[in-house]
Amino acid sequence: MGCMHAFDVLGDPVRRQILDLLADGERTAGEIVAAVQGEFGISQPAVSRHLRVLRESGFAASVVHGQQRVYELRPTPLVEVDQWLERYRGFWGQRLDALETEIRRGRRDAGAREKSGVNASAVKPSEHADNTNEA
Amino acid sequence: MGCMHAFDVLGDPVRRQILDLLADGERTAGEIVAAVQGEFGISQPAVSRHLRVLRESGFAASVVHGQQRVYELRPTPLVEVDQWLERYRGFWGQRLDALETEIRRGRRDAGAREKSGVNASAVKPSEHADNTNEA
DNA sequence: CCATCATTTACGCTCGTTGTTATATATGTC
DNA sequence: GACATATATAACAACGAGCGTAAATGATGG
Repeated sequence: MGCMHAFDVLGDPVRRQILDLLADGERTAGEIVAAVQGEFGISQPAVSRHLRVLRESGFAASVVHGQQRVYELRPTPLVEVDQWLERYRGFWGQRLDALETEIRRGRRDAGAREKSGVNASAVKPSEHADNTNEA
Repeated sequence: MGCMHAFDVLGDPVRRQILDLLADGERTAGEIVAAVQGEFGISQPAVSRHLRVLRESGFAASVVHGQQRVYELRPTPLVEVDQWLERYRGFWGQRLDALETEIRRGRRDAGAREKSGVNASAVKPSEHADNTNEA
């Protein structure tokens, strides 16, 4: 059934939007459906299935209130993601000098080219565009 | 082609293992292939494509050294994940009291049931298994 | 009890990702 | 130049995620 890793769950933009909503507080399923439909234009059952994934993976929990279901965010999987990051957190202190400040102020275009010679993203259509630098 | 979100990239266990390797330092493509094959038993081209995904998404960069390619970890996307978490980080301080300590020591079974009545994962096959609590 | 609203499930479809096999591109060696 | 090593790409098959439509379940109100 639904044995998804936390990152698989977070891979879907609809689910990220739902989590974003829930970060502001509890939401009824109807509110979530409305918000997601406004952004992605998918059907209500599709949203419901995303809610189910979020429930089964522990990111959210629902509570029946009258004829509505109220969803709330649950911290556990997010904490696990944070723990996973821990291993790399020490790492980026090394080579993030001036670069970090630039990123921290909102420059989130996947960081393709900085000033360093090492090129991360390849695939220029014309050439074969290797990322071969730094001797 | 491959316009994947950072979380899509991290969703694959092979790619997570590669990142784990690179966190310890630079690795040649051959070393990565050997390690991944030992763990997952997939072919060399399959590993190479994962490396390509990691390159294109900015998680790794390669450098030609002789006839080998040396891969290194790049911090930018990991920093972005960290920034994404920032929005939720303030949140789990609220309801993570004693629960956090328990999680922090390695209890990572998706956090289905704690002591609270709110049930996260539903779908018990027999009943209809609602998560109905808290009046 | 029946109408109505809200949510979930079942099914069929499409599309992207992942894998394998075969081939291409470098680079180093003789 | 011929050949071996190292790595990347191409072509193709297959599995699974995600969607929509349609039907079912559950709750509230008359």
